[in-house]
Amino acid sequence: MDSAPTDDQPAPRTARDRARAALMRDLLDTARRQLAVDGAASLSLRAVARELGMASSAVYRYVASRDELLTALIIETYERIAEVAEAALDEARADDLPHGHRWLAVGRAVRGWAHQHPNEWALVYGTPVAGYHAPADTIGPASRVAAVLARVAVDALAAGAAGMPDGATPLPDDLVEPSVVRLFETAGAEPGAFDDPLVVRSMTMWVGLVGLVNFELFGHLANSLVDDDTFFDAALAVAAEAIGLQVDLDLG
Amino acid sequence: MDSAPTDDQPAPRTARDRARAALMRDLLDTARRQLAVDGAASLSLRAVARELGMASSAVYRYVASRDELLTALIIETYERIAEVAEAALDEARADDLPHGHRWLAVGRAVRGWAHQHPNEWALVYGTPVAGYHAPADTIGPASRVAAVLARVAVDALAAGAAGMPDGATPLPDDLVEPSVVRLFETAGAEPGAFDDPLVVRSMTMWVGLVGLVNFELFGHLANSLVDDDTFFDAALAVAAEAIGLQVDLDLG
DNA sequence: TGTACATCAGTGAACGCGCGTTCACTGATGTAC
DNA sequence: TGTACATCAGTGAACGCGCGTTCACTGATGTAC
Repeated sequence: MDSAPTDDQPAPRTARDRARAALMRDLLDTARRQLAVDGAASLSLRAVARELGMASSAVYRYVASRDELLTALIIETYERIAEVAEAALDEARADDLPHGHRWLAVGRAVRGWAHQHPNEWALVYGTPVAGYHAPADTIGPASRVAAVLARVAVDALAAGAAGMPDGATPLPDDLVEPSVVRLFETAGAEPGAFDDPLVVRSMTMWVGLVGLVNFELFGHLANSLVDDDTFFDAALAVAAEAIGLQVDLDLG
Repeated sequence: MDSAPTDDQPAPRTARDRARAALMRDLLDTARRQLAVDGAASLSLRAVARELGMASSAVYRYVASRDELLTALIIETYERIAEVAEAALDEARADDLPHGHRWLAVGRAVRGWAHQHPNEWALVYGTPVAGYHAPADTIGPASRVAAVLARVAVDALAAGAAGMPDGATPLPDDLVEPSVVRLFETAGAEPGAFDDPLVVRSMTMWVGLVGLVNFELFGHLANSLVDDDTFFDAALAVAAEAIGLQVDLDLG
């Protein structure tokens, strides 16, 4: 929780180490604050250094390049979103909400975070920053978010609240990589419980959620809706039908 | 087709007018080419001027600011996507394809264009350019694209190929603005045929399509899929179930 | 048809700005004996 | 515990770059008589 963000550093022994770790945190926090205000495209090392009151060259003691800073921010952002989603699911489970409402709770939490942090959301789920190419380190944190949705689907299926919907369009087999099926098994699925069609259906829920949040955030629903919040819930309910999961919107 | 892009100019009378119109086209084409290569964030008036072989100040005879150039490009881009979608629908109708396949055809056409022009796609459906705020002129062209999807839904409903699916989650009324319902009526719907729940369901198809294309384009499906094209079709088929529209994927 | 004037496309220099990154350096902190 | 040396955080100047926008100007094109 309060350890190094990008990778595990040796535990701080000396005063120097502690100062370094503290400044690294400051640096990331400052960068994130600027990102939140101006967006990823205009995030600049010089501006961060300025706000920290240090020479622009000094940040290079902490970060090898602007790209590396972006990577660190991206990883942290995935982790924050994952935490929000996990917390929502944990609470929904603790309250023993119906499975449809667990999905709704996770979706709302993710959306809420996105609305509070639009530029940080866009950093990970919007247009990639020009010239930046994500290293492999971002894959893990990214799939941690997706794993929450997998857990919702797995739970619902196990409880009999979800499954192939009646009259479901037959979908091909051999569509997704084994790693994705494994994600569902890690989330608690019985081996064999999720075949490709069901995985694809679950994925459409996740893709739909992200797409919907982007659609809202990027302004494509402006002037179309009487009530954005209710529309969001309704759209989530429709998305959930992909795996036959019913959302009772009257529960609020 | 070869008229002015932003608004209707008086027909070119003099040589000067013709030269002006031609250079305006060159300017937009050049800007678009640079946009296609570098992305919207790094589109610069100076670079465009350079490629056109003119002084950077000269472009201000054609465009009042960088923002105005972006607006012109955005409008044109919506229109190109709309043309592609309309052409796909027209062809599908001419071939008398089943309604599920018309949806698939439109979706594939839109996706194909997006993959060929990722930066142009991102200009309109990705993260908005920092500091840019879209004027009202972009609303019309944007809804021209959405109108194609409305037409698909309207046709399918009229033909009895779509409607409220069995066991559909009840959705609230009074969710969408009258202008949206009117969009469906303009697309040929009988008055009253589309109530709010059905409109919302149709909208999720459109939002899902855009979201799915973004998800792919922004790299979030990397290493998850054995076959991106087939997954895309499958996801479209799932989206279509929102209005009970069946897509037979075996038809290819 | 020819002339006087108005329009306007395009120039080139300038303003003022910000950026990422490198490099030789100083001075404080840490380590080994 | 004290000293000699190594490590490393932070400095400040510099390199080389690109950007949007303004402004006074020249010279070609168009218009009215």
